Amino acid sequence: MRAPYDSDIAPVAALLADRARASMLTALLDGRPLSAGELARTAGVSAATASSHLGKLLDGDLVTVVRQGRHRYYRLKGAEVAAVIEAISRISPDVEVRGLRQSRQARALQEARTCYDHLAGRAGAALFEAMLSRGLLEPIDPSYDDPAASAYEVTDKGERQLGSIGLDVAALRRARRRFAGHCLDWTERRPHLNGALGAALTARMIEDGWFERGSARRALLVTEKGRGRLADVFGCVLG
Amino acid sequence: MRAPYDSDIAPVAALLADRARASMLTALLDGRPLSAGELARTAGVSAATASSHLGKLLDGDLVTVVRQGRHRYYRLKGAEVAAVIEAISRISPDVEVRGLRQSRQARALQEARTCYDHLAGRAGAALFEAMLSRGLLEPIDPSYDDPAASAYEVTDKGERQLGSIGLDVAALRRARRRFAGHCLDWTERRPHLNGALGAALTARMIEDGWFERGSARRALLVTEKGRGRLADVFGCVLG
DNA sequence: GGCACGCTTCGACGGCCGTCGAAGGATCGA
DNA sequence: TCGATCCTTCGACGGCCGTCGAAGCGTGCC
Repeated sequence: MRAPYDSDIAPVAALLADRARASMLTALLDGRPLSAGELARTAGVSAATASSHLGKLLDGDLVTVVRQGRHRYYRLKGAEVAAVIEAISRISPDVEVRGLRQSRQARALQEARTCYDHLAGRAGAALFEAMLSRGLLEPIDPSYDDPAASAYEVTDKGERQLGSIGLDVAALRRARRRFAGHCLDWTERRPHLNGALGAALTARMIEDGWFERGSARRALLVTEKGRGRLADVFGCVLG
Repeated sequence: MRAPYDSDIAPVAALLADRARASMLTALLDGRPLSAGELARTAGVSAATASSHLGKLLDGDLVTVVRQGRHRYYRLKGAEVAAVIEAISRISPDVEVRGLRQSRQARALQEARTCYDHLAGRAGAALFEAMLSRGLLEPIDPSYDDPAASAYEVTDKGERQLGSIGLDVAALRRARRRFAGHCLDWTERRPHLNGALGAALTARMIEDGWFERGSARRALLVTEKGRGRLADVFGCVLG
């Protein structure tokens, strides 16, 4: 019994039929947005080629894009797209068992990672929430519609607290870069701290041994010291 | 969270990325096997092109093939293949509403149709079963593994019964063609009568107005008369 | 303003693949 | 044995598409 109408599946299938595009889509499977450059590296092609591919995926409504500064972050368009990729994977030969290394890396990335130059992942979101609820940080314009417009201010209490770990907030205010805003963290669907403040705080924490750089590109690992200090200084408890 | 291993989905997707192959696979979605020629017509390509496509689908393990006489019947390899096609359909634009005409035809084909030159479909399977259970037909070699080797004999009772509707069974025995065997009917997953006997019986029933040829290629429609005669002569009741 | 960086557009190259007619093989019926 | 039917193989043609370097554009940082 055939359905009363058929779909033209060939054009969509053609988008999946290229190795480079297939790698990109597979990399996006977990829902985390990736920049065009990261996708190019994942697929092993030049930026020009990747751009062409991403344009086609956009036209085909398989991905969406969000501009954030100089970057463009791509995501799968929806669960139905992911379902297609998984269905095809089921009847495709496995290419290589990469062992536990990658899956452990993936889990680490969820826990903590850098987003451009500041802390993201579960730890980033938790720290941001803690700073707000402790009154170290105050929203000026917590616009969720346009994260680029968001703005925050450090309270007096916050300035003292941040000073205690070696951060010169006053100097950061004088920086040309936006002082403090938020990014939406797509894994967590929660915002994390951004801007000059976010970058400086992250750099300070790494410098001071709260986090260590992992083997994966953007991975960070919370140390025992970091876990304690985050709780003490910010009232931030990680799962 | 990414799976510990990935699949190479591009080659499979490439098989779906051609319009002709996509039509063929969609036509096979309901599980009914179709011959290479039927698939060529469905896709609107030449026999040569269709053969090339079917070879690729075979290599890619998306379909299986069964030889039956001069025909080669293709089927989807499994439910997982069907799942892929349906998943892609869900994110592909609908192409055209073909109205009720085609779906009514599909239903008619399920009810009764010709298989090469003899009766198939639900009616064919029902008739075959009735002839066996009434003792008009006797299995000599009811081999299900190899339908081509199957063989049946008409009993004395059967010969009288068939004679009563104008069939000369003795003459059919002298024909060079195989006397009686069975085909597996893929829609019904039940066998139906084959060979010289099957063809002659079918021709006689059409000639006598038990069935009428439908608009679709191989469709047959049971008439009221046919319904009554099938019950009277063979004890065969159609749903 | 100047530089660095990320991304896109352009143009050109190369290769893969869908298409068909003609010919060949297999099967069946007369 | 012969012709008809179904299907495959072969060879040739044509077009589409992935690829990259170079150049252009926008953004952010100093």
